[in-house]
Amino acid sequence: MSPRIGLDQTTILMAAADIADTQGIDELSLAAVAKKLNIRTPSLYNHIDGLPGLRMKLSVYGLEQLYATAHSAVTDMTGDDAIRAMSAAYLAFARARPGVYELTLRAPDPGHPEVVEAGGKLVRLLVALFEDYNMTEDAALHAVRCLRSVLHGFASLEQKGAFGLPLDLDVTFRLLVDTFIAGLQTIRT
Amino acid sequence: MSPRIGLDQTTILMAAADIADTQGIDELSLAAVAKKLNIRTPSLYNHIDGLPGLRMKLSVYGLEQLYATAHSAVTDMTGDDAIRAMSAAYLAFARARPGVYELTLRAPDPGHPEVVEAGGKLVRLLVALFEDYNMTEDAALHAVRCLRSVLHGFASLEQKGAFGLPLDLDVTFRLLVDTFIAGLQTIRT
DNA sequence: TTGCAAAAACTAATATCATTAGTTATAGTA
DNA sequence: TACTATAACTAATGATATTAGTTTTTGCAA
Repeated sequence: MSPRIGLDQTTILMAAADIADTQGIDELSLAAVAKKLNIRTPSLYNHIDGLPGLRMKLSVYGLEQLYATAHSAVTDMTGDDAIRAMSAAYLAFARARPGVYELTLRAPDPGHPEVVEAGGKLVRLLVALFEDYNMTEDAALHAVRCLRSVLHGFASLEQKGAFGLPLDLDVTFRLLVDTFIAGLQTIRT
Repeated sequence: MSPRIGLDQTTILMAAADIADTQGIDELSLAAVAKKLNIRTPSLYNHIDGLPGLRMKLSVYGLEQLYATAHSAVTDMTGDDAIRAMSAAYLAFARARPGVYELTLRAPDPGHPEVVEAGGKLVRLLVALFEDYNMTEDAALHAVRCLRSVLHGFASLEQKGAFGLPLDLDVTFRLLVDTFIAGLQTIRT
């Protein structure tokens, strides 16, 4: 009496996300997921396309989650406030779901339609942030790249434990965002 | 007639670095290194402490190389010029040695003495950049964290192919560094 | 010069993982 | 009620890291 236990892709993704968040991205294996779900490894193949497929789905899941939290954070906000709210939401997500966040940027094939679509939504949300700043279209796109660099750089270094000194990380992050906002007028043409 | 071929740790590290740079960090395995050197996998254990040991040594190697190129880039420079030179050297290294650069921040144990020492040298070089700006000591340390975030964020996203739009990356990077420099006065106290 | 000890490179063996092929039993449908 | 699709399984294969134990060479000491 083993077939039809009720396994589905969402269950698998949630288990995998939990492993990635708590044990680290390198510990995410099909064997670990199967063990957590009390099933045998090959059973996973009925719902996902191997380990690369699982990682791809997790990337999409993470991008959608990040979009959702960022979107609700910036609604009804404009200008510097919106940038600050976006930044706070971004970092909060990266901190709450370190494994999922990292997977977000490590899709096996970044060109996969689902990943491109999910990432595109997030980028469009970011582009909208700069509509209040009277920039040319290209300048806004450069600004988006800059903001993404700032946010990802901090989140990534913090996550890797690369900030060793005993100095308040939240203070650094606030200064980082303020510095970006203050310097933003540099990007115009 | 097999013992004493003349293998040593440096030879192994160079082969591993080349694999990481050309094939990607996920393709770096002891099997791949052994194949490239025409030896058997277990022979590597006479010179390195398994795959984690190899990755740790590569982290240190990368940090030292990055320090060397950054150091020579900023000598005799001060202020904004020094920050710009440092930024250019950092990105150039990340681009030239993508695998080694990535390993730099992914040491199996970031607390290992050798990694801490090599990373510390680099951080001290960065701290020196802000001596020209009349900041408090803490402010300078925050500034270093901000600059690292900016540089790593851009280098990392570029490397992962996360900047999809057809917009000149060098222009974005110049704007990013200029924005940081322009906003720097925000960090004072 | 000769002999010995350290160690380099090896073969063999084990364990873990991803993946595929093929089997069985269940759930939904005709 | 019977049949088909398929979920979950067992078995098997191949890649990898790692350890144990063997052989041979190098370098040093008597």
